[in-house]
Amino acid sequence: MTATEDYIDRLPEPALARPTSQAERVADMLRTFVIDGELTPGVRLSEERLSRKYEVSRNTLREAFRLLSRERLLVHHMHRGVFVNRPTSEDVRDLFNARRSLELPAVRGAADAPAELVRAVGAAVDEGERARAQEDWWRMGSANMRFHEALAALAGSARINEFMRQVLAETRLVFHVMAAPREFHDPYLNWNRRIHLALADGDAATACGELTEYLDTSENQLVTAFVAMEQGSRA
Amino acid sequence: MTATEDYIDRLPEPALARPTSQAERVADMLRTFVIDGELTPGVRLSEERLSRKYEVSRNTLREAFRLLSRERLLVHHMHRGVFVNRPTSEDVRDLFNARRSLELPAVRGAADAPAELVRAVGAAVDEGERARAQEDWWRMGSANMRFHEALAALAGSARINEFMRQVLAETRLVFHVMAAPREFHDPYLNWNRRIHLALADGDAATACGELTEYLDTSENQLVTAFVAMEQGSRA
DNA sequence: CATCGTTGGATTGTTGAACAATACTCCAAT
DNA sequence: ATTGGAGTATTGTTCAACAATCCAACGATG
Repeated sequence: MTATEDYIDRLPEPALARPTSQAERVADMLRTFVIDGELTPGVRLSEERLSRKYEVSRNTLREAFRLLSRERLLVHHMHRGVFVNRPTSEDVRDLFNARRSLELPAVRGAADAPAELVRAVGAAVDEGERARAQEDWWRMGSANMRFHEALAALAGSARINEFMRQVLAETRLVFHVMAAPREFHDPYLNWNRRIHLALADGDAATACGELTEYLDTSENQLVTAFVAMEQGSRA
Repeated sequence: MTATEDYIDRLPEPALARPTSQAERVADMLRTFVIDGELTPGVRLSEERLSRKYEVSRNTLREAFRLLSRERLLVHHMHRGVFVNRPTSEDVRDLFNARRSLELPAVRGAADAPAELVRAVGAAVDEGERARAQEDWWRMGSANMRFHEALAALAGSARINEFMRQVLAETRLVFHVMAAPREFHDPYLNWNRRIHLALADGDAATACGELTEYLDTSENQLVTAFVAMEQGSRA
């Protein structure tokens, strides 16, 4: 009962050291493959070959497939196998609608968000600018994702955060479908900076307006590119 | 190439007739069990006994477990088994924060939502009142869930809809933890009616204000009941 | 020529048994 | 009261087998 006994409360939470199952490890690996584009949309994932390659049983692999299907990174077609999800223009529209619902209110209510969360937004912008300086376009895209993740995080809900991560991961797939060039991300970085400045100033209204424009522009650009592509592949 | 050829486009989508795997069927069944409270929070789901009872192999059952774990209805503890999720007061707070993020903006932007979606909100209120007239408290709770689902649906995103369903399902668990009496749902029905009336009037601001109060009140009521219970069980 | 059976091969869906790895219980020892 | 150590029950994972289904190719039919 001495005062030295509650040292335990100050120790880090066990969440980090949590033991992971084989299925989760495989799922984590496949997830990065999909997000990084090593597995491109539309590809079929053979149970037999993957289980042999990564030395897990088919059953374990299938558990991993189930996890990733719920995240919409893979899609399961009965008796045909699992495929890397290939979003359509309809999906793009829905993804942006979801992002509007998540990001705009979070920004609008940023006034009562902890300053730490606002700083995270700025950090993502900084990281993006560093990546641009080094002409690392992939990292720039990642930083952009983190920027929007940080915006949604202003809402202060762990569940919203996770959902947002999922939505952004799916958005990555969209870019993989159409091999987005550098020009696709570049102009948005300055936009991000402006949004963060407005936020740091406490001017949520301006930030919200900028973000609205951002999302509209980005969606338009993507959707038009998409329908053009879809019509092309229909021939 | 005659005009009669595109009759196929007017046929219903194949989504309904989609063949389902055993694992999905088991997952669906377990999901209803959890939501209906036949499986109460905290109970462990034995792989061996369940697989024997429902005549599926352990492997298939585990696939179902993975699906439901991703939905937060079950939680997976390594080498200990899967349990029906038992939300904490912290979870309750987070769930309500998530609902605020989802419902409030949807209501605020209800002006440009299709009238059909607004009607769905009213239908849920009607259903709730019918249930109250028949003193069917369980159906009343379901109608309340559908009401809020309909609110979130005003945002017009399929992904938001699914996420909202998930959040509400988890909220059901909250009620199961504390065997909510009829009095818990009853006063909210009138509140729902007022919100819908304001919506139908096109007065989004009023609806939004009412909903804010609703959520604050409901969260407070639940959280205080929860912390009392948590402290009680700590003894 | 287009459409429709049929057939064979490949892949997934599911099972059951087996074994390893781990957590839990109980009891003894300090 | 805490620690240490069997023993047991349950999960984690693998493997091999078979059933169910899709798919592509072929040929038959009109």
